[in-house]
Amino acid sequence: MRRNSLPPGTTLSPHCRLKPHERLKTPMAEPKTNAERQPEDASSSQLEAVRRDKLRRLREMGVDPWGGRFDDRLLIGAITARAGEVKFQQEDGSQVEVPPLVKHEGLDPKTGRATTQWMVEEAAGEAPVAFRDWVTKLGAGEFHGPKVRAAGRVVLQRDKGKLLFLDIQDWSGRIQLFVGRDQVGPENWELIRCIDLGDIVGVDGELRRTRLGELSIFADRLHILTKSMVPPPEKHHGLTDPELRQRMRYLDLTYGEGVLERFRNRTKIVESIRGTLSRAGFCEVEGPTLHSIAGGAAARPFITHHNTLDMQLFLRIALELHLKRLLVGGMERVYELGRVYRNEGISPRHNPEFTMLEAYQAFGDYRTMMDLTERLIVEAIEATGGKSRVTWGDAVIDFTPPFARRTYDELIAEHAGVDPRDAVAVAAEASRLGFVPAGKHPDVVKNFVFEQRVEERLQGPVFVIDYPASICPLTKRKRENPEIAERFELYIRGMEIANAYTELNDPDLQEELFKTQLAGLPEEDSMARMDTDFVRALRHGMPPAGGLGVGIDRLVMLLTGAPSIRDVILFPLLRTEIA
RNA sequence: GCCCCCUUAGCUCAAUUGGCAGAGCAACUGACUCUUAAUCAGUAGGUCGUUGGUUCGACUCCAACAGGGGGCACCA
Repeated sequence: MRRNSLPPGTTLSPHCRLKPHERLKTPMAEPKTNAERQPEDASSSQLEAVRRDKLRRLREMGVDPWGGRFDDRLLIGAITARAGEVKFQQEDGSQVEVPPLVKHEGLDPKTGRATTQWMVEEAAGEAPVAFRDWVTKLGAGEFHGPKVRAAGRVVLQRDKGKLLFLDIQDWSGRIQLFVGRDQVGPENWELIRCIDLGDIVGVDGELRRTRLGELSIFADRLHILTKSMVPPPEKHHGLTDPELRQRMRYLDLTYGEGVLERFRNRTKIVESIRGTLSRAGFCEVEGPTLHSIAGGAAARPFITHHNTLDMQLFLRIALELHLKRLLVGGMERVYELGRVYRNEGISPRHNPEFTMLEAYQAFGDYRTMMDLTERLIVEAIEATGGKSRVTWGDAVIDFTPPFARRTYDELIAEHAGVDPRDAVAVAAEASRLGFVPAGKHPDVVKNFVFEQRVEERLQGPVFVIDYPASICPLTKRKRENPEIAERFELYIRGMEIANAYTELNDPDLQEELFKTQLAGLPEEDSMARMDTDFVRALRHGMPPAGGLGVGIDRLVMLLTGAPSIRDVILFPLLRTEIA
């Protein structure tokens, strides 16, 4: 930090972060219109002033409101797991175990708010008893349990005067703190009076139950570890505005129900994929993200520039061509899991940057990759603790392997009601759907029909196999039928999740296909831009191989029940916020 | 790029036909040592996204702009 680089004895006021000449460059303009005025309205500055006042009081007490290292705390999840150690100690010294408790949740008919009550099930078949009544029957005594230390953010607070209940939350769970004025002592109580919702606190205390049964840390001492200067969102609803949820993801993670869990599941899925590939003998690499030719997919790239080389560059749209160069180089099983960038539309299924897995296996083919795909998905589901039947929206997706395998033509016949071998009938159907088939390759026309009529009906998971060769320029053809490419796409809920080929390794054919693509289509629509360096690599001999691409974000959507890709990307692209 | 919808207190949401801008949570003051979406009494908090227009009068009607959401197109 900058503070550490200052000479001893020098202090840096937070109001003087800019050097003097920088401050002169940005004189404060007098606000003229509402648009220019800072939206520091009375209400929010008033709320912050209250917290700044508490900050000042803490400093006057000699307490650092920004805390520091806090060793030896237990995760709250680990603490709640020790609930069984909490016992009721009667006056004669005998200990009573706490029987199994059941949480009764209801709605207050007056306020419509949730109510909770802990009930004791003493014996099977008998009506449960309120915990409070169960305790009363035990007579005089107290609960006792282990001494624990925890830390977390204050998410709920109930002030009873000389008694304060705080719910604190860390990333493993939530627990109630019981804080009594007489129990913590007057000095600590003064400090506790400066705690607000949203602050991060540490606690030392004893794990016990309250008379209503709630497992709680009975605080001996509270520590302020970080003061929060801004009030948190509404305690029950959290943030609902999708814009705020994305711009202030930290609040969404803290207060949004299931949000943190969803992103941790994303991490687990990615870890699982790496594990599956590693166990299958794959080697992870990092290819370049700055490409001089944006190849490997049909997409418009982001354009950038390198100053010293004075060179136009593109952010990569795919991982493919460099991974294949590595196949040539002898990396027999190789993969990359990383970001690609496509300068295209934004939708609930599209973000301009997204995470892609591409894996290549020498001496395999597209069927090899089909098996691998199934394993990747099944193991990812296991990693998140899920079952093979996953709920997504109002539907259930059954991931029990093997996934269905259907040919492209079969599906066209089934869903579009057209004979896929009859080019005239296919063209007629395409016209009916608003496509002008004239001058287009018959397979392009057929693919339009597929996209319009078939894709959205593929609830899946289903492997669509055997695509028309002419729409797959990087794919090897079937030996017995050169019209068909050895390719599959995995569809789930109408979304393309994975795409795999038996990779084309004939350099002459590859070069020819690059040229035909370039001749027939505008540059930005071209599947493959001529990449002579890649063709040169192929000339040295790329082993026959299977290649697989998986859209990780979409897979995570399906496995975590997210309706939008922006729910599984921590910081999706947004327009810059106006000041 | 095109079409539709949304934007009201820090947060979540109301506001009748164009006629004084409302509630809950959060905050503040007070009461309460076993509460749990605590409760009770009181207080404060608003340029109704922005800029124009229509009107005696606009949160409300119209236009433009900004941000967001959905759909189409593009794509995965």
